[in-house]
Amino acid sequence: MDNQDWNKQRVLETLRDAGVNPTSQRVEIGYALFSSCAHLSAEEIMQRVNADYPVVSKATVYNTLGLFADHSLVREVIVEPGKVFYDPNVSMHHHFYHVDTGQLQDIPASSLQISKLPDIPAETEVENVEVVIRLRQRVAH
Amino acid sequence: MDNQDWNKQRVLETLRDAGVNPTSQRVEIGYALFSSCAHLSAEEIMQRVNADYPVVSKATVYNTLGLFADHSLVREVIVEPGKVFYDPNVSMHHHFYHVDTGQLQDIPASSLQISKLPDIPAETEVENVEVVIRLRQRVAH
DNA sequence: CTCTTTGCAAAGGATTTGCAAGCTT
DNA sequence: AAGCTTGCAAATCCTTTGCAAAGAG
Repeated sequence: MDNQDWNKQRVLETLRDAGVNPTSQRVEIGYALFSSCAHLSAEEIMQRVNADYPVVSKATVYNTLGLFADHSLVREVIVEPGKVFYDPNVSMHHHFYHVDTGQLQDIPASSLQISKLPDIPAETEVENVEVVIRLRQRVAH
Repeated sequence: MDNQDWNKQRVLETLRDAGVNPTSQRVEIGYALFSSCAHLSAEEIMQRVNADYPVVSKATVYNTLGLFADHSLVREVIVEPGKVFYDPNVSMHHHFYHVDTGQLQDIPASSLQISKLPDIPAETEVENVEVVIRLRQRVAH
């Protein structure tokens, strides 16, 4: 799902399978997102899509990313106030956050195990479990 | 540290111990924060402090909360873009986040155990480990 | 023709910042 | 006087929204 070659045809099919009408803008945004293995902000995605010439507006980028998130095509990761990262990897995994550089880094699900979960409050269900390990540059001691 | 009776004298000493110059505004903000066992936003803290008459400005609330965070007097919890909660409980614990209501709820450290942590990237050290379990209202199935 | 999608620009909310005035010593 | 602290208002950043025009079936 990740390292395979993404092309726009495949993005189109992915969107359709997820029940998202595959308009050209959505395919472009999906392609920028899926073919990168990075954690991008909305701004960065827009820059990539519009690198050569204007393809999508800011409003469409935000609307589309929200739509993708609703359909579980991306995962929104929030580590700083006012900054959302979009992670094309929606399978179970966690993140390192480098506070000095602002970079996010994946932690494979297998490298972190939660052995005990609390009881879930009545009438609710788990939407997801987010683990973020905040890292800072180590200074000489 | 939590349920004991907080009074302004004790806040003052706490600030001084943490190396924060205990001005009257900072004591008021600290008192509002520590004597509540809730997860408050900057806005809510300002409302509490200024409930009777104006005591602090918005700028000072933000500056002070940032200062407290730098000195580990509060923990910033980020669950939604553009919304920071300030948690007076700085000891190890985790959170439920009720997506429908926007409420944060503590998970005691003892109710959630992480049995395996990933290797930490070179030259870095862990600042903290945040676990947020996102909950939504359960619908009849 | 009707419904969906897009884009622009304006609005919005949370937080930060510049700078002059106020305290403290 | 020197340095830290405060408050106001303006600025900034990211995101959302209103609405009219464009596109699809």
